[in-house]
Amino acid sequence: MATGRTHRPATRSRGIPEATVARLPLYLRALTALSERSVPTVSSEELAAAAGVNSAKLRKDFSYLGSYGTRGVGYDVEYLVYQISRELGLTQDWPVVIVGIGNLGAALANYGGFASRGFRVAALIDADPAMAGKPVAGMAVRHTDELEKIIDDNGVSIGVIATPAGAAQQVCDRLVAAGVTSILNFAPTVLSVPDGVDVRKVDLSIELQILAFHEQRKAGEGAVDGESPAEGAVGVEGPAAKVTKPAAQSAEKNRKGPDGDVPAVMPA
Amino acid sequence: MATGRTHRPATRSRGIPEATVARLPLYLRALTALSERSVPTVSSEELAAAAGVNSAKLRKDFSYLGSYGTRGVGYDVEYLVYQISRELGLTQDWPVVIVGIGNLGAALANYGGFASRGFRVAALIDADPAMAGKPVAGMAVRHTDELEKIIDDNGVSIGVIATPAGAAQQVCDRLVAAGVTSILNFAPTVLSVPDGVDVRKVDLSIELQILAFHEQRKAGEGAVDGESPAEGAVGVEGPAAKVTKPAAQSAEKNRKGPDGDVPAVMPA
DNA sequence: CCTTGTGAAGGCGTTCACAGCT
DNA sequence: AGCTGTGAACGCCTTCACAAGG
Repeated sequence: MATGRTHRPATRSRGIPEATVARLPLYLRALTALSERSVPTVSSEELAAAAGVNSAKLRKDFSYLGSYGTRGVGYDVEYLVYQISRELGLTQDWPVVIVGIGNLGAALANYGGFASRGFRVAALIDADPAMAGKPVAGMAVRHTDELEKIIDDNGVSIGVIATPAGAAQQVCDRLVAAGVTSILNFAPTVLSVPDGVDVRKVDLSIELQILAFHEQRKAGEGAVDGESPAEGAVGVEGPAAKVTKPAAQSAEKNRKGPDGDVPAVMPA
Repeated sequence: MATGRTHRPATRSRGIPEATVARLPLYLRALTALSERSVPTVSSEELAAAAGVNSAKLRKDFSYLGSYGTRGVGYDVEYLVYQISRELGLTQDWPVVIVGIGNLGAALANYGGFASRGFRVAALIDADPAMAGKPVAGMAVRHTDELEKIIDDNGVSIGVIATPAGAAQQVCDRLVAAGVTSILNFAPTVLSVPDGVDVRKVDLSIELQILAFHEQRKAGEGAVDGESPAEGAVGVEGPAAKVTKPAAQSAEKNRKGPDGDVPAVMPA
């Protein structure tokens, strides 16, 4: 339909699993910290603890990259830093543009973590003429009119969208038309892009909502009505964990609206 | 060990799968948009398109919540908005504190998506005495010394950490000690927390690194050496897709460092 | 007809546990 | 003896495809 969603049926690629790719930056960060402390080698156990994953997973992840460890010893920190950097494509320089220089865009522009890892902010772009020329993070903001030229001149292939939701799709289209093939989207919108363009989304309020879900469960602890007094503890990093807690409506699973209207008050 | 990681062996909870919980906010947003346009009902197909997922997944997700649709018709928008809101715990008010009012913290404080969904920013907290009292997002910044009191007075159970990496664990410990049980962490650090505390992480630079990985693959298109000319296109939303592209070192999988040293230059 | 709700199948990712090197 | 690398088992999530119900 309207959206340009793809599907790519797995492609059996001789490649690295997506879940592994998503963890490589984590390992890299932990390794960089070790490197700065001049630690020469680490075991999978130590590195896993530093990265916040379990060691079996880490070893499996590394096994997709090749055999970079030494049995009985561990991994050479510097060597691994390089291998992971190379795998992620961080040994080359990636010019990026940030579009939408509001609070968030400015925060991103100032964020050290970008520049430190092969990413170079080629330009800050905003639609507000009043912003044009103003310095943000030591850089003059450029106007949206120049977007295509900036991308072309700098060979930008990665764009960051930090505009309001309403402008995001339009900006996205222009970025794509100008040659950008990877987009990091901070606007709360579903972007549609043609095949070949990669979109990742960071949504601040979604994360909070997920927390609220779990928080809600913690609150109703053994209150509602018994099932088992069991657990109720969480304690996780990434995808967060499950919680016990009988859902207030679990006993009778199926039931349409008790009265069909749209409630206006909170549940007791 | 040092870290407070847990494991919770699945708990067979009569609950909603984590993957589903993570998508509920997406559905909610799409539904809210429909609601504002006074659309009375949607089919799973339409709603799925608006949320950027496929319809089978959406129906399966909703089936965990109960039978809220009407066969042959679809879902009642208003009713579904309420049900999902309730499930996520958004029908109640969640006071949150934001700690670390730098660029990012200020951006978060100004972010409309928070306030609009049951989240209320109870306080902005910063360690810099010079910041104390300064207005950000129409609110006077409070000093870290007051952290415990603020949390206690407002019954805050959700905290947002937007401090530099070095301060994050310390802030986290204080938040937890003061009674916070859910933390959204923007600092690039692995936080360790006791059981029962939920941590979610948002890492700006990790997302970019994942994009760079895929971007790198696109660049080396059919260059290296043939396998199948096949695809090479991506085009995804969340977890990003796979790409074909024969890895430059795939033929001979295992091989230690070609010469053992730590390379200082980029690969040709 | 229509669209939901859901068993069943399949795929992916994680974890286990041990074989294989150093 | 120690730690990596990995086949195999397991569990979660997604997808399919159709029965159930409007």
